[in-house]
Amino acid sequence: MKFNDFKTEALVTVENSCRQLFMTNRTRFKIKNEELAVKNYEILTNVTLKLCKEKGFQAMSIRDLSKESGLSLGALYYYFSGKDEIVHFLHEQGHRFIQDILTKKTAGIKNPALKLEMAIRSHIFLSEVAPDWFFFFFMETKNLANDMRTIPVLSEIWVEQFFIDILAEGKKANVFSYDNSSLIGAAIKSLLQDWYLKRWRYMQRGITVEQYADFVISIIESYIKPVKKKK
Amino acid sequence: MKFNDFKTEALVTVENSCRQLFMTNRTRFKIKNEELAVKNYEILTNVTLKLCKEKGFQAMSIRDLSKESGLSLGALYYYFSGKDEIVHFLHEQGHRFIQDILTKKTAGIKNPALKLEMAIRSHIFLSEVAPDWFFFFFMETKNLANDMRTIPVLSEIWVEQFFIDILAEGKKANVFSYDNSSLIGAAIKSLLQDWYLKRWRYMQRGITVEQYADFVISIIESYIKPVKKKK
DNA sequence: GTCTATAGCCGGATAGAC
DNA sequence: GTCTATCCGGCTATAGAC
Repeated sequence: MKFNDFKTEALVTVENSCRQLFMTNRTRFKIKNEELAVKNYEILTNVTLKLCKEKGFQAMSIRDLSKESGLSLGALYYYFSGKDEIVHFLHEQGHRFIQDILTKKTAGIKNPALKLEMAIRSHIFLSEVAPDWFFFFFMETKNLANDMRTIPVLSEIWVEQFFIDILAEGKKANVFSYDNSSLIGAAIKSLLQDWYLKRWRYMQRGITVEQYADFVISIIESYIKPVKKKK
Repeated sequence: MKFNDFKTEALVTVENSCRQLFMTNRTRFKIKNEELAVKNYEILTNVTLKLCKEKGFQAMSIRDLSKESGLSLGALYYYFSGKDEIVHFLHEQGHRFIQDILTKKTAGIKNPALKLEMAIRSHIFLSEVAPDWFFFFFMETKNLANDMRTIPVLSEIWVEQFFIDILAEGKKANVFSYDNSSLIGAAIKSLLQDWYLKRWRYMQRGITVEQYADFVISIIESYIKPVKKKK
C-alpha cells in the first residue's frame, strides 16, 4: 500500500464525517438546513483544529473561532451550545474515524503478520492525512473534566485492544512468539503516536511516512517473530 | 539497579533544585532571603505541577496557585514576574535534572550495551520519581509561544542525541547492528515518554517500573543486537 | 440563520497599607 | 515580605434587530 493511494481513498471520509455528525444529532441541533450545516461544520472543524494546534483549546477563544471561520459570534452558537460541545463533537468524529479505517483496512486479511502490518501502516498513514486531528485528540484530552474524557479513553483502549487481538491471532498460528501482549500493544501505540506528536522532528530529518511505517513494522516484528535465522 | 535505591539517591536532587534556581537568578529576583526563597519556590513548584496535572497550565489561575500555596496574590509576584516565568523556571529546572541524571548515571560505563541499559533505566526511573514534572515538561510545551519553547526543544534533542551517541559507540564496537540510528533514538524516546504520558494505563494493569524498563530494553536490544542465536 | 451589541464574569497584574 | 483591594482587559454566552 502506497501512501498516495491511501490518501485519495481516505479523504472522502474526512469530508463526510461532518455530514454524519449532523445526521446523528439532527434533532438536538438548532440548524436544520442540511447542506448549510455540513458546510459550516466542516469549516468549523478545520478552523478549530488549526487554532488548537497553534495555541491549544483552552487558549483558543470563541472570538478567534469567529474571526477565522467568518461566522459571527452569535451565529456560532447556532452550531453548538458552548465551547465544551466542540471538543465533544471532535472526539466523537475522531473515534469513529480511526475505528472505521482500522477495521475496514484489515478486514479479510487472514495472515496475522500481514494484518499487523496493514493495521500499523493504516494508522500511521491516517495520522498523516489528518495530523491536526490526531494531535488534538491526544493533547486535548488530558486536562478535560472527567465526563469529557470518556470517548478518548475508550478509543485509546479500543485501539490497543485491536492490536493485542492481532498479536493473539499470530501467537495462536505460531507466527508470533512473545509473552507480554499488553506491553507490546502499548509499545505499538506509543510508536504510532510519535509520528503525529513529533511530526516536526521527522520532517526536520526528512523521514517520510512510508519510511517510518516500515521502521515501526520492522522493530515490532523483530521482537515478536520467532528467531529462526542465523547470521 | 533497583528502583528504590535510585529513588533515595535522586530525591536529594529534587529538593536542591529550587536552591539552584535561586542561586542562578539571585540578582534578578525580588526576594533576597535565601532560606525563605528556597522554601517557597519548593512549595510553588509542587503546587504548580499538581494543578497543571489536574487542569493544565492555561486553565490554572494565579488565584488557584495562591489558594493552594497559602501565599497571597500579591506575595506571589514577589517570586516571579508573571505566569509565563513560572513555566520558564520549571523548564529550566527540568532540563538540568534530566541531563544531570543521565550523564551521572552512565559516566564511566564502557560497555555500550550496559550503558544503553543504564540510560534507559535511569530515564524511566527518574520519570517515576517525578512523574508530574515530566508530564508537565511534555504537555506544557506544545502550545507555548516560540521563544518559550527553546528549552524543551533543546532538551528533547539533547536526550535523543544522548541515546544516538550510545548507539554509535555500540556499532563501532560491533555490539550493535543497525542502519538508522536517528529512528531508533526517536523510538527509544517515544517508549520512555509513554511511561509518564500513560501512567494510568500501566497502573491499571499492574505493570511496575522495573518491568517496564526491562521491556523497553529488551525490545530495543532485540532490534539492534546482531542476530547470532538459533532457535 | 446571521448579525451587532452587551451583560456578566473571571483572571492577570499592580498599589499601597502593614 | 506579605497582605487586601482594585483596575482593567478579555472571555463566554445571550438578546434582539434584521
